Amino acid sequence: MRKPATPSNHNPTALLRTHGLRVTPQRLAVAELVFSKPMHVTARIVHEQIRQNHPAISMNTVYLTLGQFEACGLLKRFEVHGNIVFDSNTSPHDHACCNRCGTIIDLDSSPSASSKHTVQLPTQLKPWQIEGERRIWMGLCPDCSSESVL
Amino acid sequence: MRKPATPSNHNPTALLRTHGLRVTPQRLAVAELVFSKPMHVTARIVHEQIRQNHPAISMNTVYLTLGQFEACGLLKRFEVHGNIVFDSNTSPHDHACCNRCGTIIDLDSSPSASSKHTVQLPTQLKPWQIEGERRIWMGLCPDCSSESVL
DNA sequence: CCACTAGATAGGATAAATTCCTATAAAGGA
DNA sequence: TCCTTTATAGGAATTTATCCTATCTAGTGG
Repeated sequence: MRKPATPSNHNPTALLRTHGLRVTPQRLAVAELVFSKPMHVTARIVHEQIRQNHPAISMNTVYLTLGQFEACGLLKRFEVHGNIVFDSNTSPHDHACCNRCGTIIDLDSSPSASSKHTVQLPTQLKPWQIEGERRIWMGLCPDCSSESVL
Repeated sequence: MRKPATPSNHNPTALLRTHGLRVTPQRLAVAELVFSKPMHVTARIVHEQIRQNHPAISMNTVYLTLGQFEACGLLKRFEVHGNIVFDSNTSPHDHACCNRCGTIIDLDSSPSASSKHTVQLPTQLKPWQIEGERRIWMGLCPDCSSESVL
């Protein structure tokens, strides 16, 4: 059992190099955080987390780094409740967000992701040059839903 | 041919009264603007428009008014490119937004709005209390698409 | 192993959007 | 017309994100 030669998400250094990004301590820290598992983070959350080990890291660096990861296709950006959220799951999928606690979950078997990931383009958009599509469900998660009954 | 007795969008005063809102010049002006036809507006756009006839109207009033209209179900809110957009078409439909010029169009015959407006709820969301769903397509509109080729 | 250069970082300034606060003004009912 | 409740304007405060710039450093070539 050897490690595969292809760079994987488990090797942040290789991941950065593969995408032509210089390997800096700050970028490594962000990469280790966001690529450790599928997650949804805002710039603020990343900053708070990274600061525990890199007290001097600036919000500017966090914004730039997340933006670069997005440009490389390593992250996808969407908006919910006025916040920009970065998703380390870059495969096509929809989201649901709890209006009360803010929890965001991935919808893996969403209708729009079914049929071999081929989302049908609405007729009206034929003359458009579509780059992407975002769908988000909003409401109360099971926990908050039961609490609101009490 | 008499006017129907039911309050309609063509009678802003009645519309406000029906929804328990006091009729003020500011609210009337906003209502006349946003309910004159289906449109997508931000608070800033509404403020700029209304100020032509109500030079003293404040952003605060615009935000409050739009928020109240939304709470009454007269407007629907969604987000695109970091902006909050209010839509006077409150029936279920998707949107497309041009990444270059910012144009937003309604998708009337979208897949998610088809089949009698009954959008299929993903299995994962059965234990949720879903209040709504938003879908937006992003890319270049026909005009900007052709310009980018030149 | 060192020096050089393009690119990265920190920190502050700036900008834009939204909410909060409060005194004043006005709508609508008595 | 008076009175109570609610709306409004204006400014302060907050939040989020971008811009700017001097300093620093990763990676490269010597």
